[in-house]
Amino acid sequence: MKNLPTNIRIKDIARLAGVSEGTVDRVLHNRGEVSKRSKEAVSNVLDQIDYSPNVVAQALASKKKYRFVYLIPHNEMGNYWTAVLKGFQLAAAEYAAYNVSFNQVSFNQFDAQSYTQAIQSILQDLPDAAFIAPIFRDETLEFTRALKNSNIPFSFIDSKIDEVDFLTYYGQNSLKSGYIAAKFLLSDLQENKKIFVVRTKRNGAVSNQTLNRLHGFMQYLTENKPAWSKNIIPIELFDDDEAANLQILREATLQYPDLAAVITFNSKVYRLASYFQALNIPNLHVIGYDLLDENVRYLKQGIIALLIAQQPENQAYFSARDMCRFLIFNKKITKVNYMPIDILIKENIDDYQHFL
Amino acid sequence: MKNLPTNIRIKDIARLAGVSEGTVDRVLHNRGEVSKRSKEAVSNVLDQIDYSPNVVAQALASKKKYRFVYLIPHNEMGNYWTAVLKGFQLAAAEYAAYNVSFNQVSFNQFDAQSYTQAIQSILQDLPDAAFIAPIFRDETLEFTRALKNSNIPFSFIDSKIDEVDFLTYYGQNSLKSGYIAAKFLLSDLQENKKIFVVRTKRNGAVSNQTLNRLHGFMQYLTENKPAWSKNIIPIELFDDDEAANLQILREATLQYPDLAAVITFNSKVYRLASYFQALNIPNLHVIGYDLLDENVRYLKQGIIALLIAQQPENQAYFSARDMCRFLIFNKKITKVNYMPIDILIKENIDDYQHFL
DNA sequence: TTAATTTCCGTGTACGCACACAGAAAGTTT
DNA sequence: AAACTTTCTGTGTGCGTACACGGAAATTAA
Repeated sequence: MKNLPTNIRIKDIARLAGVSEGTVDRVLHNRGEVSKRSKEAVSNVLDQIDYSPNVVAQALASKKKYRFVYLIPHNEMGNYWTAVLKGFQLAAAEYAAYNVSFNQVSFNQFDAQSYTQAIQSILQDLPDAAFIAPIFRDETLEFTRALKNSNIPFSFIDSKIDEVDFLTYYGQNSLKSGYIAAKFLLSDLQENKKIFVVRTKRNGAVSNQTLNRLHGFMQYLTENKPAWSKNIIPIELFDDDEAANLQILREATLQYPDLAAVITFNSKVYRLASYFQALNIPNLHVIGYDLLDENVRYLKQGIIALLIAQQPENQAYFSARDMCRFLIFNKKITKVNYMPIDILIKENIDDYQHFL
Repeated sequence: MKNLPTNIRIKDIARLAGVSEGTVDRVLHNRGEVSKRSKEAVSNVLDQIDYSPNVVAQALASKKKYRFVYLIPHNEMGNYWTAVLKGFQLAAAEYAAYNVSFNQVSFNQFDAQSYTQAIQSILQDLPDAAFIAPIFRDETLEFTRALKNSNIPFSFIDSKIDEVDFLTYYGQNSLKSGYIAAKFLLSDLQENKKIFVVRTKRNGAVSNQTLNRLHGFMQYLTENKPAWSKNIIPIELFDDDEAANLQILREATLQYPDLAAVITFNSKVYRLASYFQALNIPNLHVIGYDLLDENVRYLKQGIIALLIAQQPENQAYFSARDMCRFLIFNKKITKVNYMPIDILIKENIDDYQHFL
């Protein structure tokens, strides 16, 4: 592991190659106007030494401004996307010195048309890079095609579409996270106890993420505890009718007095928690996703037993950081990055931070 | 959230205050030779606008070289400290452009004298900052006193000593991590099954970290499952006698045929795993700490059931990063940073990375 | 009032790189 | 061989800050 001081400058290369700094610069940036003779002289030197430009000086000298845009669902106070937003803001602060500016464009995640509109506004004023939460598949395909045509790099966060050539993806392996949820849920449960699997529909749409988690959950079940399948009770709730939901659950708990656990595969477990707090069922394990403030509150109270987290701030931050490393610093980056599947319980929630 | 372009330069302040750039510079850096009149003029402008220096230009102009040194135990191939080392190396690459160079000083973690020696060598050639894994308490106290005298900031990693004024600490809450280990271990265990708690002594020394984890473990037990206490079987192994260890465990397993779980509180679970692989006990839960390659291998094989991790690379990296933010960028930083208590099982180990 | 100090302040240069521009060298046409 | 192109290359300037230096202004001494 060489710790070479990297104090080789363009000036040094010029001297070694017997040409001027300007010529070295032209060779380095491949912008022609160099005789074959000079080019070879410089190349030879470059082959022998290990030159890496001083990024600080580069940033200072370069007038190039980078405009990044991130396309995410509206971040209503405290929902999942608030965390994503925060990650981007942190990256913005970090890379402001490198002439990078960030712009948010958001949409209604339950309305494809608002997504299309958001895309249009981005295409109107082409940025230098884009970060996309590809909630709507077909629209995203079209969008990325347009970006491709304009040679604009883009990254996916949260979920991805494999068919297109994105720069990076940060997100969780949803199937596996459902699988793990099942493992933890079933590990300390007595057999023959009932499990509610709660789904909430809105505009008839269920997100891919949510669906995959459910599949992972069921996969664990069939692979490891096939006998338990009969104990899984699917429950459907409304997105916007608290009273009706409470009634549905009240009836269900009466029908299944041997209820031991409840799981939902989206981030709104706190609503379940509030229902069950009202219904007051002892020793009930409520499990869900993501560290919304409300969820964490119920976790600490012991009403939610376990949360699976995926570091949304870091997804956004790393995504932005990698784009900078790619565009500005010419570094190699990893394309697909699965976030750790973090298991949070009352006892380790306090130490959970994202350290940005 | 203002996204102001921060394009206010010293030159602008000078113009607004009706003085020269040099004067503004003198005021900003508080280095005197400025009349009261001028100083006030500049201060007034500074109060009204929101100036933050261009860190890139600062780094380029500043000839100040920062020499950082990190003091950690020898990183024998693949042990815990290899990961810490890696974190520092990544930080070194990241901050090389800011004239920061890193130097490693290491010692034998089972030999206090080697620690003292290492300290001496550091004090001989004072660095600009130090990172310390304070394995030996008294020696560390003396060391930090010397650093304090020379106005050299330092940070702790892995463990900390509260009495001294360190800059940051990154590490795990060991007590709590033992507590959580107990919770997971006992959740899916049948009552009346035996649990081996394995300790390994070396030179008669047991690390604080390890001890605290054990305490946390026992705390959970007495708080939540007091009846289980009688099932805890303490086992003592040798640090360097594989054959004897195997024999001890062979006898113990014969004596306790209803053995269900084994836990150790240091990172060398892989040795336990290999013993029990040899002894071939079905349905045994082996639990331990840290993601050494060997540990991960056994985890994937299903021989180790659960590992508790603490992101040592990130501890080192963040520690170094914070020092830079403090010394170079004048940013606010958080003093005590507990690392998340990561729960790793076969199913989520593949997605576990540190993203640096 | 002038000379000698001391205090104060503006200008200039450097950091390493990007990029413009003028002018040298080489090649082409008459 | 002169005039004209085209190709090539060195120098110079700017990015925003740090810091040195020389000299102006203010203060004190003569």
